[in-house]
Amino acid sequence: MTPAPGSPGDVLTLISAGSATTRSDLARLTGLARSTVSQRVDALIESGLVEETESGESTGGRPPRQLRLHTDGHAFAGVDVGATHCRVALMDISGEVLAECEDPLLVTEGPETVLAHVDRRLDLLLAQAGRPRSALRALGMGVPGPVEFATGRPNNPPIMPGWNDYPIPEHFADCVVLVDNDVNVMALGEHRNAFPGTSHLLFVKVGTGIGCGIVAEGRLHRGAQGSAGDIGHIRVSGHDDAGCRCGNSACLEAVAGGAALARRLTDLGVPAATGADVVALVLAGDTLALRLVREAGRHIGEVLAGLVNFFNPEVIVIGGVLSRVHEHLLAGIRETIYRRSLPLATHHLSIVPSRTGEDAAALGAGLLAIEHYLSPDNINKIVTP
Amino acid sequence: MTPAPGSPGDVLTLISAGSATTRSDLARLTGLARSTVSQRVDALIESGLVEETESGESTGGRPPRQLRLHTDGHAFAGVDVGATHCRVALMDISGEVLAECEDPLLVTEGPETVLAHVDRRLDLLLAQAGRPRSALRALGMGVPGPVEFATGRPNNPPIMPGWNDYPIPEHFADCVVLVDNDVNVMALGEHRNAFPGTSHLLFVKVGTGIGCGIVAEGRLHRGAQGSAGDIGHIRVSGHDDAGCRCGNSACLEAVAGGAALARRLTDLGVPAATGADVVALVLAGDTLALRLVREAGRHIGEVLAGLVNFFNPEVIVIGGVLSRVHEHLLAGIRETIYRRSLPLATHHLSIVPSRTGEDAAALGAGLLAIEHYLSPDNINKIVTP
DNA sequence: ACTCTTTGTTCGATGATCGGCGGAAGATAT
DNA sequence: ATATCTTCCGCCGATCATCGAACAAAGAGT
Repeated sequence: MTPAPGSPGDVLTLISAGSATTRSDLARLTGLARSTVSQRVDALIESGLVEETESGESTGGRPPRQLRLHTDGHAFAGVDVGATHCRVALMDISGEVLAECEDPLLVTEGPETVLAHVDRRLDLLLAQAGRPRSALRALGMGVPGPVEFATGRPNNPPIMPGWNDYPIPEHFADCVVLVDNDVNVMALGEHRNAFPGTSHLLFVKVGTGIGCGIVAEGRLHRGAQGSAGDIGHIRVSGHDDAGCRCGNSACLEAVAGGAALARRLTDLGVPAATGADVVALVLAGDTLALRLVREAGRHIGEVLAGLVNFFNPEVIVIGGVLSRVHEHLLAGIRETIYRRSLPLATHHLSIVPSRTGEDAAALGAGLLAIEHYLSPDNINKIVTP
Repeated sequence: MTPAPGSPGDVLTLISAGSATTRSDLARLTGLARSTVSQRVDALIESGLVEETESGESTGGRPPRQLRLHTDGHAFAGVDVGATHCRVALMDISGEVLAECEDPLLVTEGPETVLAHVDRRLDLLLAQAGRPRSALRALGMGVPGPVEFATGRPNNPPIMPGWNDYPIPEHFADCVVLVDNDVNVMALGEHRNAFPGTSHLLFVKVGTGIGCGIVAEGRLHRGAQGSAGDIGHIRVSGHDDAGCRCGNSACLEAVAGGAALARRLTDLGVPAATGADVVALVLAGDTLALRLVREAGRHIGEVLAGLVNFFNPEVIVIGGVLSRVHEHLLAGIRETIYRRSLPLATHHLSIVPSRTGEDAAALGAGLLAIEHYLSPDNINKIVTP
């Protein structure tokens, strides 16, 4: 009936996405003959990528044998290198987290120090999960700055001294390494974890600075130089006095970033050094801090309103430290977006706080690695070697 | 050597893109055996999609037989429905224009009138080109408002009374019809005609209003509701007094659109009704009009600077009526973008006037139709029926 | 215990693809 | 002019993936 699509590797994609859990599902979805499906599934089981579990529910006939990704024998790592912390997650091929850790660590220590730390943590986590180092198939990493994705080299990152053009992948010898901007991997983690099915999503990180990860057609949009999503230096109106570290004035980050809010609070007599301090003040009931956060929301909303018109996403997710007080931040953001964006674009738009939280970056980095490993190209190399 | 990609229909894609002009090219590019390539090419010739031309240059051995799309027997139409004009282009399958016409026509006349006009012009052009109506394979159309692309129905278009939700494709019985926003098809036309090879491109139309077509990964980005690229109502700073027809104030369109410029010129004692009048004044050497255009460029640049940070395109193309005085418009745009965007994003960014001109919309609409017809899915249906 | 339904496997048939061989057609050397 | 080399292209038997029918397995319903 169907004109038989079903490219090789397609079968695995359907299993890993959870769209198909039995052989007959696969036959129906791919249009391939049942015998062909069985043969391919056998090859996948043979190569250790898929396993059979106990039989499922019968629907009146012989109960189907359930299929799922074989989660033993492989391991994948997601690394979240932040400005002041480093989180490493060990995941199995289905995306489940096997073990995880977080340590304070300054990215300014430089690549050798940081990557050596990652390496030690990897060994630790692998030991915890009871898997040998050789099980590690791929590693994804998010770093706080722009990256040339194809080569895994940071591209003039402002807050990562010593990392410029450093070939991060070479540090991990027998393992595929994918490096991306931290906001991108957060967007990926949030999308895959909380909003699969959504085609166009924006993830906005409101921390010390402000950045944005873009998911278009379900895939990350990185732009021509890999610098897409850098919305922290978009101009907001009415704040020409706010100077920014980039040399311009009225940048969103200089008006509504965590660092800017802390500075303004300090100026107004309420001492605060970081975005986290601002959050703490809000949670403690400080009305001045609360007002500033809500106002920051309006400024972020002003920029996002423009991007909603331009990009027309289905979902905007707000993450980062400031999202811990998301009720107040979101109020300002929503208010402005619904006022300044076109009705057609906002009609089905959801604006929500992060559902994945602290884990989004490490998770997303791991998923970057897993999805690369499971990509049709790569699978064709692995199965029947 | 290569792991043999080469899906069916891939061969035709390579020929139509001009990437391969001989059988050996195809063998090399697809990784298929020479004999297989020959067999597939034969099938394509059989079905009338490809033809052989005279032998090409020898490189020391037997000269290869050239292959190209067979341009007889098929026809495709690109229709550009503007606010006050209607242009129809008849193209062959290679994208070459066979015949073309433009007439003044008000879109406010409503769908029946406009589409009947299109129908008459199609017959005329087909006669000019000496092809029967049955040769028409697909038709693309750009209209001045938002469209639900999947169904070809305008979606609450502000300047197209009577068109809302009208099922345009049903008007053309035996022919695939694709309808999209006019700025989108202009972006497509400009990209395919002048900037193939570019992955990420923005096409900005500066006319009565201001809109933007987005090409990402070489394909049109339409967004969740098909309203992506509507940048005319993004806020610009310092113009809270400029009211916009959308109900808000300080919209880009209300500050820098052709209609707004004409109104301001009139207010300042220089009568002008439309963007075209403003252009005429500039060309006549009116310094006030010139200053306004340059200032409009700065405002457009302010918005584009934000979008450059967000989207990180390789090329920005400026089109629309106002681009006829692009030296002045571009000066303001470039000035602001290079001042307000991040160096990483602007380093390899080109900002150029439209190279395709008046024809971009009809051309892009036709290409939309042709590319749909040549898509692998569709080809598999056509060849060996 | 019997039949029905659904699932999964086995196996011969089919068709696409491969790769080698040889002929075609021109360039280059003799 | 003749011979040789290179490249291109069609032919043909071998190979491999896929298909579909038949059969076996496993449970539900009667």
